[in-house]
Amino acid sequence: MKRARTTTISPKSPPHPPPPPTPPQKLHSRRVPLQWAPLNLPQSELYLPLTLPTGQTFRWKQTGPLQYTGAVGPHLISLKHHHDHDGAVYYHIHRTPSDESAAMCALLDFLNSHVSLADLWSDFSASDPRFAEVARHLTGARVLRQHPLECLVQFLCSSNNNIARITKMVDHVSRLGHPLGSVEGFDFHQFPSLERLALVTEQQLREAGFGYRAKYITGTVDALRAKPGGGEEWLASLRKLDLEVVIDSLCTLPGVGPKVAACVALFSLDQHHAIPVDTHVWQIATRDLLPDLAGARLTPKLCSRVADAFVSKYGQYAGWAQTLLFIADLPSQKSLLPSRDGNIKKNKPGKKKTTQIASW
DNA sequence: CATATACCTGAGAC
DNA sequence: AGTCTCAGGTATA
Repeated sequence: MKRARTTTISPKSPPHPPPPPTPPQKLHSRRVPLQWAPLNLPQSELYLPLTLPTGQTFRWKQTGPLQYTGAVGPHLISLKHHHDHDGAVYYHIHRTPSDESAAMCALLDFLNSHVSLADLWSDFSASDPRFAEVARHLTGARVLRQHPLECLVQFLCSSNNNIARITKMVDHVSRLGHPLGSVEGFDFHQFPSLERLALVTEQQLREAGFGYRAKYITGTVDALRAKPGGGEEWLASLRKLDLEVVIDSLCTLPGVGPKVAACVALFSLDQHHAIPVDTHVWQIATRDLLPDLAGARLTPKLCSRVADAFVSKYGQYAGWAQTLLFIADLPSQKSLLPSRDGNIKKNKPGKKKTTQIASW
């Protein structure tokens, strides 16, 4: 039978607790089917499995079929596709300190909802047949607009690391923030402020398994706190600056190199033409964009050449194009796509991915 | 500038 | 079981 899913707000409530005489949280009643409201975004403009679990954020959890839950600032929100209505996106606000419309507003901002994916992809497809082919199979992959500090810390954790451990580390840091409740067994927290982050020591992070990234986090937190006016404001101020300045500024922080800087710029600082060039994108680029460089090693200089090539080809929103091409190259997606030579993709024995990046 | 190497950890592949 | 390699990099020499 199909039942609407239920949620509990208090952390760690036993399976069937007798209802307390006076519930601590009266915001939501317990064990009531969630109320879902339409988000006014068709599946073609937002397809959750291609947007939330594909490496932009590690803080959203799958809490049901085509359903994901995460924090947007202080708001705890679930999103899901409706089986009917062409798979349109619906939302449920589990908890918000203000009101529904404020949460909704924050959510639309988080989703960059003012950007029309249809327009973008039509442009990309016009300038690149391969993009057109890929896009036909993978519609609705958006670039998010995350909170800068939250985005930065997540990608500090990502260096030379795998998805499973990154997620674990991000979960650990997140627990420093204000708890927002639990959904389907996952505990959610507001991302900790700079002040909260400053309470944890490098040694504590190392003991928690962060390895050498422990000092990246404490070092960056310290550097941000030293900024006049506060680090969060400093980060936010980067949104109005040019990409080169943004990248250079971010790279002054310990643990932030070109790749992490580009991720933060693209996924949180409105730098829609930032191109995070990692080993993966390097493969894509030398295959499709700069075949001459195939076989070369990725140096900082070549890194910016790749970025330039993407921008030349796709323009002001090149980062959005790059994001889709990146997703298309994920092992979890390749099986859904026709391969270049037209054959059905079978896993190559040579290079195995041990980490499943996303599965659905 | 380009190249090489260390850096933490833990999950797979031999 | 004990190695080895690799994972969406960065900081140094």
